[in-house]
Amino acid sequence: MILHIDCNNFFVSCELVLHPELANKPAIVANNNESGGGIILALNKEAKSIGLKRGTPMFKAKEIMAKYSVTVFQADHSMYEKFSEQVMQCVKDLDIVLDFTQYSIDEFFGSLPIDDTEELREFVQKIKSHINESTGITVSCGCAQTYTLAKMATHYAKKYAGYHEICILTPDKRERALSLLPIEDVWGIGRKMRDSMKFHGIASALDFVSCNESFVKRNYGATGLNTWLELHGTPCIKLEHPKWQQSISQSRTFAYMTDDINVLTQEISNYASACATKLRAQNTVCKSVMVIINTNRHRNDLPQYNNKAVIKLLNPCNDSTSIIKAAISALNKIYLPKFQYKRVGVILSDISVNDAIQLNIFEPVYDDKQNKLMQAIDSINSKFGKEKIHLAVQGVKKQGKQK
DNA sequence: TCTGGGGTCCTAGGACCC
DNA sequence: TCTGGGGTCCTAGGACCC
Repeated sequence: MILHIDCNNFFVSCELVLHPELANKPAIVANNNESGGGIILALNKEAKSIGLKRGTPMFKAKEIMAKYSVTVFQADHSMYEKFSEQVMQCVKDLDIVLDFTQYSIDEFFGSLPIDDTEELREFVQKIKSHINESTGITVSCGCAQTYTLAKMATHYAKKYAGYHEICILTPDKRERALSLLPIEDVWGIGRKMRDSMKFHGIASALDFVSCNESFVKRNYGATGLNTWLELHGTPCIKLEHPKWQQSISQSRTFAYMTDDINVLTQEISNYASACATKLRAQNTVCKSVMVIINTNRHRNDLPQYNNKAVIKLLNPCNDSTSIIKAAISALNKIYLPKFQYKRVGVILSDISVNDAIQLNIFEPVYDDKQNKLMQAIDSINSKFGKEKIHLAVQGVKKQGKQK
């Protein structure tokens, strides 16, 4: 059986492990974009019960948060990563789960070679308790024949208190479980497919499973067919991650708007530098550097402009200098002075492992000095904090508020 | 005051070749 | 320069995920 583990209200749970005195009081985690104008990323059940929802902009939630004295944490992703690693490790230490894999920061899959339902339940309970004792995090667990069905089981484990956060979905219960699940709650069915399915009269997961295979393939492609097969109990999703990330990006929505090319250049340089650091950390190089720029999409009264440009590097590389240079030149290709920009970003792609570089014979090989310099910078920054050393174009300090 | 950020995979269509 | 089919590769954008 496939086992799916989902950490409950993960970001908030991590915060509350560190602040036990706030347990049982409403708390949320919000992303921080300087202005305090972000959105709600995670909530505990007390915060949900007073009507707050994930994705709500902070300014819309202010009143209700003040009324109920909701604690607001600023998202600290590196701290959540550490909790995630702890969960991963403590399950591995138990040595019960096969192929235990991290799917996202708060979700894991594995398999348990156990057929007896009661025995299975005992093992899952043991894993769940062990995670809670080792990390302070509570999790919900689902077991079924495929990844998609296991996700569905976890959905029920969370939804119905009677399950006590563990749902073992045996084949004999599959049909009933499918019939009670709205199609949009199926893993792999997003907005677009949902709308198309509603149009075709498909309302539940069971309705979808009852469609014939060629209809599914024709209308919903390979992805839709995979989901259909998985819901039938036929495993076909693969989870293996590539050895390294295929794209690395950083982007920010500013608290302000700006048309100042110098500000944008500085921001872009910082993002490019951060991306290059990540690129080096996984011992890879990239060939494409893309820059995106956006105006404020919520301001219908202002002219809108969204664009992007890609610079192809002649030689794949990972040194900050070249990547920043490429990013700036991409920015200059698309920057138009008459717009107010709200968000910019850098995306590195065409990533490959560092020792398989195909050098362009017409370009001088970037020299070893550059490599050594980058290594020195990474090493100092990792010891003394991010961006203690940086290149001049990144600017001396973070851009403050602009009009 | 004013709505996030970081990923992966699939596919249609264009470029190019024979 | 046009005719034309078929194959492969590449890429941009769509859709989905947490």
